[in-house]
Amino acid sequence: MPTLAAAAAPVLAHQSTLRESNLAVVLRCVCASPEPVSRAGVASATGLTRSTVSRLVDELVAGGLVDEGTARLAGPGRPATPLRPARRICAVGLQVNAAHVAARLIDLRGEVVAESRSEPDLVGSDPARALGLLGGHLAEVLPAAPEHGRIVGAGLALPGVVDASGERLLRAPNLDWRDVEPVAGLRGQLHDIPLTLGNEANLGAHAFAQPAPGRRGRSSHFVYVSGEIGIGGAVVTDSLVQSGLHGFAGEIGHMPFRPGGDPCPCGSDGCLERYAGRLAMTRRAGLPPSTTLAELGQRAEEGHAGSREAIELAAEALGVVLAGVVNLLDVPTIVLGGEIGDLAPRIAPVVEARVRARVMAAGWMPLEVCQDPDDVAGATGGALVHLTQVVTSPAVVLAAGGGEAC
Amino acid sequence: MPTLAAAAAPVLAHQSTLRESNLAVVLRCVCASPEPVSRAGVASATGLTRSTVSRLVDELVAGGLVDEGTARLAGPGRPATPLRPARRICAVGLQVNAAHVAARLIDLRGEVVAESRSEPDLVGSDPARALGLLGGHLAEVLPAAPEHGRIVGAGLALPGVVDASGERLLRAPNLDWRDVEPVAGLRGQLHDIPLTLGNEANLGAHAFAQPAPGRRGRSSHFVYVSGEIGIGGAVVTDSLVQSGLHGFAGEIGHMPFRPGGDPCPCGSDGCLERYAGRLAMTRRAGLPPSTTLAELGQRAEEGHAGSREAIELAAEALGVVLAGVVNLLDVPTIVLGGEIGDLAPRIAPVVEARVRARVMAAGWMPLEVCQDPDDVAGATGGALVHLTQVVTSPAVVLAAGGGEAC
DNA sequence: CGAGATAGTTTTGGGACACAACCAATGGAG
DNA sequence: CTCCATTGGTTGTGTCCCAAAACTATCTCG
Repeated sequence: MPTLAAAAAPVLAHQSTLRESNLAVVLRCVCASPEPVSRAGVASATGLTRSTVSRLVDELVAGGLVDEGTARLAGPGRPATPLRPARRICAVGLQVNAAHVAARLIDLRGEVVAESRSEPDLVGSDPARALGLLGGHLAEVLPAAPEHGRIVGAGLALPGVVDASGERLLRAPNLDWRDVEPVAGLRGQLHDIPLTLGNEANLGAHAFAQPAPGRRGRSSHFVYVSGEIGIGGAVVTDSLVQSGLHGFAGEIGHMPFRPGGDPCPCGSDGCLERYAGRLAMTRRAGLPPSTTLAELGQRAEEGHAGSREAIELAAEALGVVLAGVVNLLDVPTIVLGGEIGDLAPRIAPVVEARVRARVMAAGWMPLEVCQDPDDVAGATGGALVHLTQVVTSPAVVLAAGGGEAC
Repeated sequence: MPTLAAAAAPVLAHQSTLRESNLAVVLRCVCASPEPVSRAGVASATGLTRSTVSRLVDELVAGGLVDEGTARLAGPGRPATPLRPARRICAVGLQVNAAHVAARLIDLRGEVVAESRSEPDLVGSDPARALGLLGGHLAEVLPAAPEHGRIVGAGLALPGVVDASGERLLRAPNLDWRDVEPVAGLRGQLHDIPLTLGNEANLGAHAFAQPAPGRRGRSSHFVYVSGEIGIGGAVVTDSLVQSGLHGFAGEIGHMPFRPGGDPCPCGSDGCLERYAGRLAMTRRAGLPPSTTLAELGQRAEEGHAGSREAIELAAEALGVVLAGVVNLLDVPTIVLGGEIGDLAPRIAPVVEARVRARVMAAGWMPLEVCQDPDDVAGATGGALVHLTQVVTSPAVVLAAGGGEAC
């Protein structure tokens, strides 16, 4: 059946492409399963023959991408050797935003091997100072890498616009940074580990879409709202983050809620961020700007009228804007992440009701508003992007000699 | 360099997959070029060897998907035999909306072989009557298929929500249709040609993204606005229409412009359509609802104050809403299609200025508002979807025996 | 303890592409 | 007009990769 989506451009295929593709199929199958699987299990899951799977798995084991367990999987018939993603393959996730600095080491199983973080106030900070802090956390985390391990990359999540090459931060309004290239500042700790930059919300969304390398999350089509001081966002379709032609996609905080309303530093007015961003909400509630959204929720709980009104207006604004997004993109799930996730138990039902009332196809589709519990989702996503890359193109890692120690 | 987009799931590959993939590569190369190409040209463009290309081309020629010309391509060295997409492969594009009924026959070169159309008023019409009209146009167009030709499919564009299977129209507010299955009504004319349904704006956007099968249009990332009585839309990223999880994506007409404003039959209020849809504009201008947008533009030209105001408000609304879309998705191009395209010369500069003023990354990205000149773009897209499918999976057509006459 | 079942390996075969040598046909230099 | 350089296209050989089937290994169940 012809569909609009079936038109992706094919790529030239050699025979080696075939092997690379099937290596990826096998590795993904191993990674996708939460339980260890056998060679035969991979074969029946993928449709490849047992002999082919065996050869590909041997190659992955030799390259250090897959671990063969010693215990056997019981059951009738010959017991199977369990296969799991290798622990020795790791990636680093880094995050700097106005309130967090964090470093995480995550392995190919998607497990957090080590973590180091702090909560300084970095509004209007000097990039060098922040990167110094980050370097400290990084240095704490790196030694946790397994012996003979290999760190395939590092991903740094930043609350701003990153250029397409993934090397330069163009602008981060809430940090008041412009044109920062963090690679240089971190080279000392990173040695030869490649560092890529990404927008915090985009990376958080990636982590929610694929909570472990090669594994699908609970939703494949969603819009992710990352609320901190401002509001970022990301659109995920078919488990892939839509980052746009230049990588600038996701500025949901600057979609219009009340055009002609509150002026916004972005140059526009009535932006969502002016109603549902932390700064706007605390100001409306009559609380100091350093108040966290969790505290704001607490105050509302206690009956503080200003806080209640601020939260109600924020939920209204989110509902209106997100309904527009759902109408435009047919995404049945809305994920609240970052600090605004802390308000989710309070506002999710309201947002959901508002959205449902304004969505054309609400009668034919499910709708759900949920929370991303990871409070450094950007860092998690930064590591997972590199690990997902390994699952997608295992041949690259194999060729690079998976045996290098770190 | 790891990117967010690189995570697409690989598919099991046999050796036959390899051949199918390379067949598609070769056919796409032939189709993508506006000029005839030689086997050697395909080889150098794709990276395949001349021998491999030769074998694949022979197969495509034998299957009737590619024509070998008799004239020779001049130049130094041995003259080449020119290759072109076969004329005998065709698809039918159909369209029904409130003001148009049309049928088009398009061949694998993307050329319109035959067309038949009428402009009845179908607001609140009986589906059977409209489908009867459509059947008439279809019957006029089918005999134009080349001798021994093969019609690979038919695509019907409708101004409403189509279910995921592409067989049922769930709701078309402007026609006042619900739960219509046009396949049955057209089976008489269609014989065994498979019919798929699609949203008019989605199909129009597809035609703009890929004006001929396998050929890329002037823009790969854009938002398409199809303005008729109401307003539909579509989002295209990387030359692919984003149709959403259930195929409902693109309801840009019901994104919020002034939440709390004009109530909309969709159940919401302040929707874009209430300010930039034809019905809303004519009412505001104080003209009869049957006034076309071209006429409205004419009246404004002549100094009619109501028309001017209506157009200004529509441009304002489009600017605000589209700026939000650009912020969300980082699409540098906005395409005005359908009837609202007739107003493009008048409103495009205003819309562009409004958008530019509200887009965060406007300083780092180009922005352009342009017009889709095709006034039955939905029909064109309906046919192109099927033809694009042939380019993407030529093996399917070859296996089905391309030799069947129609 | 043996039969059945399941896991994994080895062997053989076929399909597809790369490579290289070869044939074909034209334009241009002399 | 002849010859040669140049490019287009074909043919034959080798290599890579997967499928199919036969074979071995090891456990569970009766």
